[in-house]
Amino acid sequence: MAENEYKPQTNFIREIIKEDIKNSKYGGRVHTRFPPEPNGYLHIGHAKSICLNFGLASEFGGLCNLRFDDTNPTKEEVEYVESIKNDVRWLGFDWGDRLFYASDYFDQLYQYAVQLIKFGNAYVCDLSPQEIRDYRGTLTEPGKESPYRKRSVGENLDLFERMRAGEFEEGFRTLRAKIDMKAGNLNMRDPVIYRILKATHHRTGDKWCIYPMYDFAHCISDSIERITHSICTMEFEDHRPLYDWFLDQLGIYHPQQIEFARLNLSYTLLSKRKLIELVERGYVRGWDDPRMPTLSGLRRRGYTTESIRDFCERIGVAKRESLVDIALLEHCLREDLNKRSPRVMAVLRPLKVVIVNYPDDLLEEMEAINNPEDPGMGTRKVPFSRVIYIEKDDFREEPPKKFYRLAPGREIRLRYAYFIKCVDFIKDEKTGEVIELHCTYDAATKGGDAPDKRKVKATLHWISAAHALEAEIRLYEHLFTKENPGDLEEGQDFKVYINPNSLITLKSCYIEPTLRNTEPGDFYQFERLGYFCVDPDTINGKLVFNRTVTLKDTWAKIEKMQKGK
RNA sequence: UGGGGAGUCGUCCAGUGGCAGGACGGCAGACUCUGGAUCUGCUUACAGGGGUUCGAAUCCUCUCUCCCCAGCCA
Repeated sequence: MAENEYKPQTNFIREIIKEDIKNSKYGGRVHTRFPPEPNGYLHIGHAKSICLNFGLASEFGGLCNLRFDDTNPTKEEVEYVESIKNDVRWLGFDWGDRLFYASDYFDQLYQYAVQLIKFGNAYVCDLSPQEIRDYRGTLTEPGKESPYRKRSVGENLDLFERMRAGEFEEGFRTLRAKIDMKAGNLNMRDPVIYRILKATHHRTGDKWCIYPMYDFAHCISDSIERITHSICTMEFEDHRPLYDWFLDQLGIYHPQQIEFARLNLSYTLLSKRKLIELVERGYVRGWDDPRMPTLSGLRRRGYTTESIRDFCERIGVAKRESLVDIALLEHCLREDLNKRSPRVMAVLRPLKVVIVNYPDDLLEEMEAINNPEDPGMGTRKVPFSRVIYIEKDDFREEPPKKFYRLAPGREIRLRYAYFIKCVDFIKDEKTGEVIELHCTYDAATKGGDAPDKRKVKATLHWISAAHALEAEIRLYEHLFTKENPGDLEEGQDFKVYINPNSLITLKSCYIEPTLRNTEPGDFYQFERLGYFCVDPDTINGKLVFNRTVTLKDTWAKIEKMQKGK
């Protein structure tokens, strides 16, 4: 669809892989993996990584595993595992029979730890968390060696076994790699590789009370799975020497790690911690709130997998920190939706219009095109009668410059129907608000064309009052008012930038009767307004729509500029 | 002040010794029964200084700026 004419650009990872294949590194094999921790929902930033890992694998005839890095039972849940699997599938990727968990490797990981101890490369340390911190030194000062660093292999083996057996309390002992307390790279200052956690794991239950740290488990998991290219984000760049160390000490298979910059999106936050906070403190309705940048949120909002994949291709892959304009995501969305969405008419803020010279008892069916971008989608009949609704925004008592729509004395076209001219309007006496229009129609313009070739400047959408379906419509804007809500002043709370207008609910909107049997997941273009989809809250005939994205709106831009003057 | 990484249009990404290019955005116009779509044009960038070279975004060198690292998180 969207990728018809678009030539994907290359990126440095693709070039590395091409080179590796050419040189027969890993025997020309390409095997990647997407390794999420099941402690939250996936967001658009993960989509970038998923598209990269699965995309590269399929491009080069390789494989991509889905592996959960589930080494911290205090934070991980089955709910997250399920949502992640669902989201990856939704994006259109298939891990085949290669669904793995770091917890699958706990026995092996334990054996590797024992091996490290036997080689004299790891020791059981009795320092408290605070002491470990103190001994680590700082960014500019070297650390001090732990007094337990010189324990004998035999003692270490015994202690580690007893850690496993549950003899010690949490925090009282750890297993540490014996590397270099003076290293400039803090990751090499005798990192903890096993800690005591008396927590039930979502997969291994109570089998273990010691759990490997991420750094230890991750690189070995990649090794076990014989991953060729371990693609990860930049912050792991200085963990790479540690991974190299583990793998070299153990003498096991060594994947190649390649780091790239994570995605940042304007007016959006992609920090798991902050997204969790939005959900748990009720700033949004849940992980799938249509304002959330989570894949489940985007899905409910009406984003298509095609548009997200297109976006991930277009943003490219590089190592520098960047802030991608959310307008690009919206562009990809509109481009996809424009080609696929059936057109339909809906009035968000209704203004009653009586066509005074139209027969009281007449009902006509106007033929409307379902999608001008795709004639194959056919036409439909839309009922027309004497009383209709138009959009409040489409009438001005005193039209400003460049306002082409309806105004007293002005003639416009009703889409697929007639030319009408406004001859009178009624105001609410108290508020002064225009509440009803009187118009005349020209019977000769049926269908929307004037035999005398006269032109009108505007075409408006409308709904026949007698046939209108009522619906609730939810309008969304960016969740944050600040372009980069992740960039905060010292001590500032990101929540002060939450957009108070990010959700506006309109309760009495009118839509075409042709949508009577529409169902959650269906999507449409409401002509002149935007793309909308049916929300799962649609039950028992009560229709609820989400505005996925507006159409580009030239008039809104002009009006904003006029007001800005 | 230690270690690691990065600086190219407003934004994102190419270009790796030979005319700085694409996409998004913005602006202007054409067309239009959606102020949509489509089409056309325009706009603007190599962090800075020195050097090598016939020629430097690209190589060397110095400087500046930004990001990451002091979890028994991942």
